[in-house]
Amino acid sequence: MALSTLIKLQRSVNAVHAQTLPVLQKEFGITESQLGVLETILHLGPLCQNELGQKILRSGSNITTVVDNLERDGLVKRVRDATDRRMQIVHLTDRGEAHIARALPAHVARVVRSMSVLTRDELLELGRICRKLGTDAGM
Amino acid sequence: MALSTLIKLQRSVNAVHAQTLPVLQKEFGITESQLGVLETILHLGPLCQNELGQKILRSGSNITTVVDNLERDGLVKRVRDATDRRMQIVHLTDRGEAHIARALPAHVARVVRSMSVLTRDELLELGRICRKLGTDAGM
DNA sequence: GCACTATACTTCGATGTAGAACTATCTCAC
DNA sequence: GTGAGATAGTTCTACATCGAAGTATAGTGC
Repeated sequence: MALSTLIKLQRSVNAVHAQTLPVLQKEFGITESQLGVLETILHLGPLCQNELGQKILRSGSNITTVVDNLERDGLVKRVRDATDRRMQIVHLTDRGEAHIARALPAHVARVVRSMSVLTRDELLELGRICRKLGTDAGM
Repeated sequence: MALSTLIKLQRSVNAVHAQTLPVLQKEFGITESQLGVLETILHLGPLCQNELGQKILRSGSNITTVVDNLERDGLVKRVRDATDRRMQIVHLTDRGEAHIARALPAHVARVVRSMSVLTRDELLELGRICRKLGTDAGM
């Protein structure tokens, strides 16, 4: 039964993604990971890549790739930290900040709409169970 | 609130995957998608790639890639359908069948263990809500 | 039978993703 | 200060993933 529940879990995430990510790509030209990076910097300020990886739960090499693409598109800028020269601090450019400020509300609205098939109680219960599973998942 | 619930949903799936997929890769040398293909054929018999894509919810081009890798590793075999020569019927090889027959129970056991932090009632409720979301997700 | 359309698959280009090996830098113990 | 070990990032290789464009085959209407 655990297995079929996991499959339902995956399909529900896929279903919401299918309703939200293609639009994000088409209207704003950014992927889910890029959104994660931009959003994190918007809310927390410039961060080094290592911290970004911890926030959005991705490997270091992946952050390098995603930031490469964002930098190429002129949405972020790497700045070598003066006091610890190992670190690359990732800043939003003006264009990046304007872009995420427009994309984020539209994206959130789509997520909310997509999940509006659930009642408020179901949302709360779903969040509670998933938090438990996400925190403690086996062993 | 929908957004934070979605994040918890994603993190819970990630947590279970982190407990199960690296082991699948290390012990049996197969990825999640490869498992999906092998398992589907094991249970339903040989299928064409189009049907496989519908079963595991992947694009046609992705199925081509995954089956390419499985064929290279000698776990499946493509057979051109005699009556409709557009189709490639994907069969398990003897080695592929033996491999999935060993890998699957080990994987399922890990999923069950990983999700055992939830009670039976929580599993049922999680499955119910996710099914609703996965079926009806927005618009 | 032929053109048109639909379907199955492959190819191509782009992105995400991870782990391993590597480089550069920092820190700590001495 | 110097050397050992830790840490941040990049590079490399491999796989997953999609959409768009292209090829081959099938089916349909006339």
